[in-house]
Amino acid sequence: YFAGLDATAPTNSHELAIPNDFIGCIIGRQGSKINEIRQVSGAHIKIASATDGSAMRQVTITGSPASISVAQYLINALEMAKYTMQAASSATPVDLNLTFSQSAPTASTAATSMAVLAATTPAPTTINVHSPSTLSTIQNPHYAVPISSLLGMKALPVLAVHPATSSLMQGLSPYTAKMPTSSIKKSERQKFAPY
DNA sequence: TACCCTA
Repeated sequence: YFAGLDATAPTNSHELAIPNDFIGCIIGRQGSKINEIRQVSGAHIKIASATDGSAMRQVTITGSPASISVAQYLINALEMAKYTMQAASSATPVDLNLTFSQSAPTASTAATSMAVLAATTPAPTTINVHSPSTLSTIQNPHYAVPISSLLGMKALPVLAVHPATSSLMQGLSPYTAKMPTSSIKKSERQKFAPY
């Protein structure tokens, strides 16, 4: 008997709208990125066809809460990476300089996106990390795929923010141990030091 | 800049 397996691994679904400009980088070439997200998260991800009159693509994520959380995070991270790239390339420093005239624009932009990501990540209360099924899911071999290659950037400080993904990092510990910890620059560490 | 997957 696998009593309680279905009860502790409910199938939820979450829908979100992604702008057409961002959906490309989320899907990737021949769907490489979205397929990797599907494999890593273990969630069913449905991306609707382009809707006329709307600049959005409807994305439906289905699976266990943990799977949805991982998929959601990866999509958000890719979207944020795209957003920060656009923000960095756009040479229009606007009202932010009024409040932070002394700080560098790039630093404030990065810190803001971190805060945005932390705010947009789903509520931690929906995920019961201590349930046995969730733990076995996290220790699934699928999670051995290095996520950093997916994101194409060093997102380790952001990963630490998300509770679900921080427990995910336990499963990734053999990989994170091999990762150069010194890649976190001192300037970034100063950025997040509250004192 | 765009990447167009799976169902």
